[in-house]
Amino acid sequence: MKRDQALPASFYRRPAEVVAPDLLGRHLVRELANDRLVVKIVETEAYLGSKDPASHAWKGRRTARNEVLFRAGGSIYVYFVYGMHHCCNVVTGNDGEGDAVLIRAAEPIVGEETMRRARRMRHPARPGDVAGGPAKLCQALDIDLALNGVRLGQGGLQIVFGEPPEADSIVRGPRVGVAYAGEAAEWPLRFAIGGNPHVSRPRL
DNA sequence: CGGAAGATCCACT
DNA sequence: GTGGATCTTCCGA
Repeated sequence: MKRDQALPASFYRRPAEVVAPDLLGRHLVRELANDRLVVKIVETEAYLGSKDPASHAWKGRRTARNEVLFRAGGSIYVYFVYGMHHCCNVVTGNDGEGDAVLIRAAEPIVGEETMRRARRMRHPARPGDVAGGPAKLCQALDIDLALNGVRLGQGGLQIVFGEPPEADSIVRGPRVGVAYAGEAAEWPLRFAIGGNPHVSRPRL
């Protein structure tokens, strides 16, 4: 079925603000040793590379941590924050630009039991407790720094066609947690599927 | 070489 | 609604 076909490399070679809404509804497939997990992406944020004060690629500054960001689209950029959490991005655009899309939230489709176990929760109080946040998603899907720099389709991570939503059901607003970025904090680069209960807070 | 801050989450009030 | 956990990364001195 088309919905299980990998997105082509050309999909990622576009600006982050174009790829971010287009990733909504896509299925993220995680192959583990003993499990195959599938989630539907319901929330993303675009980071506009060297011209974005909120991006790790701001001013084109390269460090050991963000090197992967400057590749051409199609790689995974994972980083570690707050001493205990990971966040997962898809690198987009062309070589040297630094564009990326942060995967903020997803809805479990296959393997929710395994995800709950990875999250150490028996009964999620609410749907979004499983993968409804960037760090929750990484914990649920066992994504950590070992996947940094891996290309989609390798390392047990792939994104397939999935079930993209109607354009008019997509909502957008300011990004989360980037108050330090001045005017850029208000750029409406956060995208979500309107009304989906797995979208993180604050609700759009 | 030190210190400050971070694309977060959870428990508690 | 607030604060604590916990540690890597980066920049300035």
